[in-house]
Amino acid sequence: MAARPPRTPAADSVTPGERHWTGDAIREAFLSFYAARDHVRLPSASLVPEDPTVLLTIAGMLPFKPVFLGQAPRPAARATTSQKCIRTNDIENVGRTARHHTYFEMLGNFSFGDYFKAEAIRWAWELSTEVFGLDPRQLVVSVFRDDDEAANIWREEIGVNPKRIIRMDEADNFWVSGPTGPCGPCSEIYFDFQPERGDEGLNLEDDSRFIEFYNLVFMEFNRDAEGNLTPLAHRNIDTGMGLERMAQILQRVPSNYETDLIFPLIETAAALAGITYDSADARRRTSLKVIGDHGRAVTQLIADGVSASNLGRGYILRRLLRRVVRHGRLIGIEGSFLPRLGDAAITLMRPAYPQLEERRPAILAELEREEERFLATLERGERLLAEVLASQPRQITGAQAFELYDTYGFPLELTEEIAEEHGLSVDVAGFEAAMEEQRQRAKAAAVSIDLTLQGALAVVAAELEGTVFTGYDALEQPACVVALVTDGASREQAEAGDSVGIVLDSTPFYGEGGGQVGDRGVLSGGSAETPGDGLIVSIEGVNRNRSVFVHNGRVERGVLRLGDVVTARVDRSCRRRAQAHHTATHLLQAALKLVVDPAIHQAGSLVDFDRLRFDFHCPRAVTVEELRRVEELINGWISDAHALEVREMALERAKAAGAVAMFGEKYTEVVRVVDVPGVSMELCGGTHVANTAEIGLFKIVAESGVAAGIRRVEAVAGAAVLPYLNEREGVVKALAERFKAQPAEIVERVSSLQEELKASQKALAAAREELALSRARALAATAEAVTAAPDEEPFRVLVARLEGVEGGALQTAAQELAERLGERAAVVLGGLSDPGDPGKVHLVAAFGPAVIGRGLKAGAFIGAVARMCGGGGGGRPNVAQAGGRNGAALNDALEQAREDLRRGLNS
RNA sequence: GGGGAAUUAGCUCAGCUGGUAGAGCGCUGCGAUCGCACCGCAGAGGUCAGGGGUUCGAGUCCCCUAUUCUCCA
Repeated sequence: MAARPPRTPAADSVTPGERHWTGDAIREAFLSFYAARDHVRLPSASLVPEDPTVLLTIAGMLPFKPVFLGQAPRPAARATTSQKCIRTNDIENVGRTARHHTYFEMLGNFSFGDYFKAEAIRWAWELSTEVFGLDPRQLVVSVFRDDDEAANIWREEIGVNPKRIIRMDEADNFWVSGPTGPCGPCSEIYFDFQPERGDEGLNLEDDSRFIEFYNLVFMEFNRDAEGNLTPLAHRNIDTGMGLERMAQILQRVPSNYETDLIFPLIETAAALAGITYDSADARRRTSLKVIGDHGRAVTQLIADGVSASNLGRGYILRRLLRRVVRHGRLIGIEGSFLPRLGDAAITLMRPAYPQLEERRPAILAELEREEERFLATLERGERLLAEVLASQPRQITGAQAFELYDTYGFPLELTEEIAEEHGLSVDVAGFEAAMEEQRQRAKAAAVSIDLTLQGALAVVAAELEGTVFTGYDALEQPACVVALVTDGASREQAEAGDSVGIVLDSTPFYGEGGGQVGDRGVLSGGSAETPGDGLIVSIEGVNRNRSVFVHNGRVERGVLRLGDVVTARVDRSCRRRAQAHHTATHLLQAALKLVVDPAIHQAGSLVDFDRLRFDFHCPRAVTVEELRRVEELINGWISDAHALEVREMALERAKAAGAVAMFGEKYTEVVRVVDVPGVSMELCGGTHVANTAEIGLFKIVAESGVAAGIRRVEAVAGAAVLPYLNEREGVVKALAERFKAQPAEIVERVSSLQEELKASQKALAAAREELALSRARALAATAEAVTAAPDEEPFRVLVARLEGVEGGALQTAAQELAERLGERAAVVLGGLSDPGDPGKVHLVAAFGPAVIGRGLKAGAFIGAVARMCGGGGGGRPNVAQAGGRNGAALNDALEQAREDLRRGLNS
C-alpha cells in the first residue's frame, strides 16, 4: 500500500533503512520468536469454538480455556499461536474509532504451569524492543495495583523508568475468567506516540497518545465462591498482542484500518464505488472501514463453516454481511459486490490461512446467495414503507419503523432516509423504546435456563482418568468398574432393577461421538476363568464425557459393585449395522462431492443402527437423478470390495494426504485416518467395516432441507436395508390388494381414479346448479304480488323451499330469480342441502333495490329467519346467506318470512 | 432460548370488519399477420401449507404443527 503520513510526530524516531514490517512478517516474527524459546507453534483454532456455550472465539486464549480451568490436558508446557477472533459486542464503533474491529488476530504466548512472570516480562520486552525495534523511551507499562513483584521486575531487571510504570486497579489490570476460578493480575505494554510530552502525569486512557499492544496475564490465584484468593498449584501465563495494533505502530499509520492487513480491502471497495479513500468524506471513510473490517470477518466465518441463518453464529454472520451491503450502497456501489470483496479478502489473507483458498468457491457462493437474499429483503421493505407513505402520515411512528425493522429486517437508517425524501421524520425515540422492550423480553426469557448446571456424571468424569477404548479390534474383554452413578449421585453398588451409569477402566464399547451412536451390549459377572455370581447388566448406550466413557445400563440380575471385574461384551449385530452405516456415510460424502459439487462438506451426521443421516452444506436441492447416480456409485464401490485402511498419523501429514476433516472440529496432533483407497479419506474416530463389501447394499431413503443452505440425505445400508424394504413392500402390497391391481399398475390406477373423481365431482356440481336453477325458474311463476297502495307497482315476493342445493348454488339461484323479477323482488329460498339430513338448513335472501328502499335488508332479514331454525346468518343488504340446524322448523320459518315480507312491503 | 411476520393458480401477489376464491405475468386454443413481436377473444390451472377449534357458514377469527423470512439474546 501507499506510504501514509503518520498522525503523530513519531516519525523522527524512524531511522533510514529500517525494516518495513508487513502484517504477515509481524505474525511470523512473533511466532518464531517464541518457537525459538521452546513454545509449540499451534495453528489458529476455528472461529467456531469447541465449547458449545460460547458462540464464537472471542479471545486468543479461548481455545486454551479448558486447559487453564484444569478441564483438559495441556497440549504442551508452552505454546504460541496467532488466533483469529470475532467480537461483535460494540459493532457500532467499528469504523468510527481507530481500533475497534469485529475481526482481529491475537498473537499469544502461553505457559501451562511452566514459566511465569519473570520470563514472560523479559521476553515481551525483548520481542518489543529488539525484534520489533520499538524505542524503549516510547514504551509505558502498567501493572496491577498490588503486584509489586511485576513492578520490581520491570524496574530492576528490565530497567524501565519508574515514572513509566503505572499502577492500575482491578477493572483494568486484574483478569478473571468468571465469578470463580483461576485469575490473576495483568501487566500491559503501551506504545507512546508522543514521548516528547514527557513522563509526568501519564494517562494511559488517552488513546490519542497511547495504544496498548501487549497484555500479559499472570494466572496465579483461584477465587472461590466467597471471593477468597488462594495460590494456584500450577501458575499460568496467558498473553495477547493485537496483530493489527502492532501493525499500526510499525507501519506508522493513523489507524488499524490503514495497515496492510485491511487497507487492500478498503481500496477494493473504494474502486468498486469509483471513489478513493483519501478524497472520501468522513462518512464514506467510515463506510469503507466497516466494509474492510467486516469483509475479513465474513470471509473467515464462512471458511470456518458458518453459514448465514437466523440464529446463533449464523445470525452474526448474516448481520455482518448485511452491514457490508448497506455500507456498500452508502458509498455508491451498485449491484452485487460481495463476491468481489470476498475474493479480495481471500487473496489478502491467503498467505496466513491457506484453507481460505480451498474454500474459495463455497465462500463466494455463500456471499452471493446472502447478498441476493438481503436485496430481496430490502425490496420488500421499500414496498411496505411505500404503503405506509401512501397514507400520507404526518410522521413515521416508532411502532411502524420498528415493525419494518423487527419483522421485515428493514434497517432504520433506510427508513429515515426514505422518509426524509418525502419530507417526513421518523420517531426514533419510539423506535428505541420498542427495541428496548424487545430486549427486556428476550432477557427475561433467558434467565430461566441455567447453563452452569452440571450433572453428577460430569463431576465424576472430571476426576477420572480417560477410559481406554479397545473396541476398534475387540468386542469382548474383561474390565474393572471404576465408577457407578445412579440417580445423579456416585454409588458403591447397584442392584437388580437399577438404572446405572458405569465407568470402566477400559472398554470395547464405542462411546457416542462423531455422529455414531454408542454401542449396546452386556456386562456380565466375572471372567471366563472365574465365573461370577450371575451378574448381568444390559447396556443401552454409551456416552463420552471428555475421554471418560459412561455406559448407561440396567442391572438385570445380581449386584454390581465398584471395583468388580466384569466381562464387557458388545452386541455384534448392532455394531455391525452401525459400522456399515458409518462407512456408508463416508462413501456418501465422497459420492456427493463427485456427483453434485466438490465444495460439499459435512454439516452434521448421525450413524444409527437402523439408518444414517448426513447433513451437508449445499445451496440447492439434490435432484432425483443425482441421487440415483450417487446410489449407483456407492453400490459400485461396495461391490468393488475395497479393503479399508485405518491408521494413525500426524495431523499435518493426514491433511497433506488429502484427508477430509470437518471444519470447526479441533483435532489432536495424532489423528485417526479412515481410508477407502481411491474413494474416500477422512479423519474419523468411529468404527468401520473392514471391507466395503460388508455393507452389502446402500439405499437412499429421503432427501430434504434442514435449514437454508443445508440439505439432508437419509439412507439405509447393510442389514438395515431388509426391514426397510419389507416395510415398503408391505405398503405396496396393501395398495395392490385394495386397488385390485398389479404393483406396477398402482400409480396409473390412482391417477386415473383421481381424474375420474375430479371429473365426476365437477359434473355433479354443475348438474346440481343446473337443477337448482331450473327448479328456481319454475318457481318464478309462483311469485306473489304484494301491493302497498292500489296505484303502485306491486312488489314480487317469492318464498319457497328448494331442496338438495348447496349454499353457493342456492345463492346463484336466488340472485337470478331476483333479477328476473325486477327491482321490486324479494326472494327467500330455503332447504336442506342434503334431503336426508335435517341438521343442515340453508337459507338465502336476495332483495331488489326497491325492497331495500323500504328498509328491508337481506342480511338482517335472513338472520331472523335462520334463528327460527336454530342458526344464524347475515350478509349484505341485497344478498345474504344463513343456515341452521333444525330442519323441522324450516316450513314455519319460511311461512313467518312470507308474513314478515308482506307486512314489511304493504305498509 | 424469546418475540414478530409470511405460507392463496406454474411465478409475483390482491382478497377491507367471516357470506359462491381474484389480478398481472406465464400456459393452451382461436382470431389478426406473409411470419414474428405486440394486440383481441376464449380456456385450462387452487382440498387458500397441514391439523384441530369457534360459527349456520372460515382463505378471513383462535390454538397446535411444519416451512420460510425477520428482530432480540
